[in-house]
Amino acid sequence: MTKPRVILADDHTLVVEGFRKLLEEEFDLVGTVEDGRALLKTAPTLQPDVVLLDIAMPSLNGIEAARQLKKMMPEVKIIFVTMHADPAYVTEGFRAGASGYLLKRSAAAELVQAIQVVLKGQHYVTPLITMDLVRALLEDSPEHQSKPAPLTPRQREVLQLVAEGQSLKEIANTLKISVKTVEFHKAQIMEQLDLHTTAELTKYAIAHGFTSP
Amino acid sequence: MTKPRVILADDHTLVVEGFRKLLEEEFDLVGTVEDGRALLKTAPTLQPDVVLLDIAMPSLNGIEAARQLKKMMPEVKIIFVTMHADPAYVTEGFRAGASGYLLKRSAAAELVQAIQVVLKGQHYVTPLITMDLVRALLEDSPEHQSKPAPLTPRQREVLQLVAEGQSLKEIANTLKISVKTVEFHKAQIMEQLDLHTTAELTKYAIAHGFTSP
DNA sequence: AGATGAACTCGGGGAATTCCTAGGTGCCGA
DNA sequence: TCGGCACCTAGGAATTCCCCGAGTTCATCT
Repeated sequence: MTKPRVILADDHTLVVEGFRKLLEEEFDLVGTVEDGRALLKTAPTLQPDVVLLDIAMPSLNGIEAARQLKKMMPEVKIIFVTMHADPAYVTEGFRAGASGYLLKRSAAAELVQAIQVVLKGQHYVTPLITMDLVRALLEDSPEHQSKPAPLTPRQREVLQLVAEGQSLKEIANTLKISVKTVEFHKAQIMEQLDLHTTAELTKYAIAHGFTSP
Repeated sequence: MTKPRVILADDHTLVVEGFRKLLEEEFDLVGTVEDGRALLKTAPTLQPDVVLLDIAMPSLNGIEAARQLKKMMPEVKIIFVTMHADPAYVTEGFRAGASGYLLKRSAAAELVQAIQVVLKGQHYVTPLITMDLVRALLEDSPEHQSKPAPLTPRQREVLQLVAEGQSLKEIANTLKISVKTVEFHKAQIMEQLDLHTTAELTKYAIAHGFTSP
């Protein structure tokens, strides 16, 4: 039998190197990337079975990356490995299509176990987080789209990049679109959220986890 | 020759397990703890040569733990391994008696290198952080207790108003000065703090209590 | 008194951002 | 299959912001 193919997405190089050691016996670590955007770019080529990713990453955060990756490659299993135990993050993570959720303070053995579980089509959540969450989440009527996030994917991308401190020109370059388009998205976001300055926009982004202070 | 004795203090178990693999060849990892309080409790017994510690830890954070540990065991070398690149953290870290400062996104090789450097009595700071910081810090008079923010009153005023979401024109009106003057103050602040966008400025303001998220 | 430096105050000119407007694309229900 | 709608894309004009420099005040030092 061949080893399952794994991609690791985390911007902490030291952590990645450590994880590599933990994974290499059981799995085939076919790639590591430092942010969500790089993940979306390389995943189709590397054809992973499982993707491990952190939530807090520059350029494109883990939640958003998961959402887009799942759309591109629905068969790929996604496991979040992050420091955020906040229920809101867990919820968003599973809504984004994840199959597993670990914390960085989870035991090392959990990592291997989680990968094996999700490969069987099941879900894995670290015991450090109350199971109630997931149960409520999955049993919940499928149309719990109560709040489908007030922003479109493109808007969320632009929001994160603005809040990370990139200029509109830099963002345009990152997204390969015109500066004018970036301007429009930013303006749309601000109008929809009734914000009027970049400072307010940044605060909103921080408060909603698009970037960290 | 015997291996240097190392203690690792980090509340992320997964990360610790990874680090263990990275360290075990070169060093004698005599203990791992999950928070600063446990570190202070076990260090005297384990007699480490070097302590690696995260800043964000429950019960007793890394900065405070370092300060107290250094008082108890002045000969122990302390290296921070954290995700906070914020100059304020770096500053506090060295004031607390650290000899090294790494980021979790530093290269794995840096970890080994940093330990070896500090054991020789030198300082190590990851290149990811500007060296200016440390130099200024160590050359600076030893008695520079708590710098009251490197900004002038006017600058702090402008910073807060910007971060609260006012436009330069509104600020000018509030302070009864020309827009040009407001622009100048803002530019001064950004230059002094090495910030380049309003978003970064806003984050700084939040991180330093000039406004709330 | 004169020199020095820090802090605050603006102008001009060019770059960046915002405002207003509109074309293009993909999806979905009638 | 054909609108309708949500979303992404972008141009021109107006505004705001950024980067250069420069003048004023005031406390401090020689």
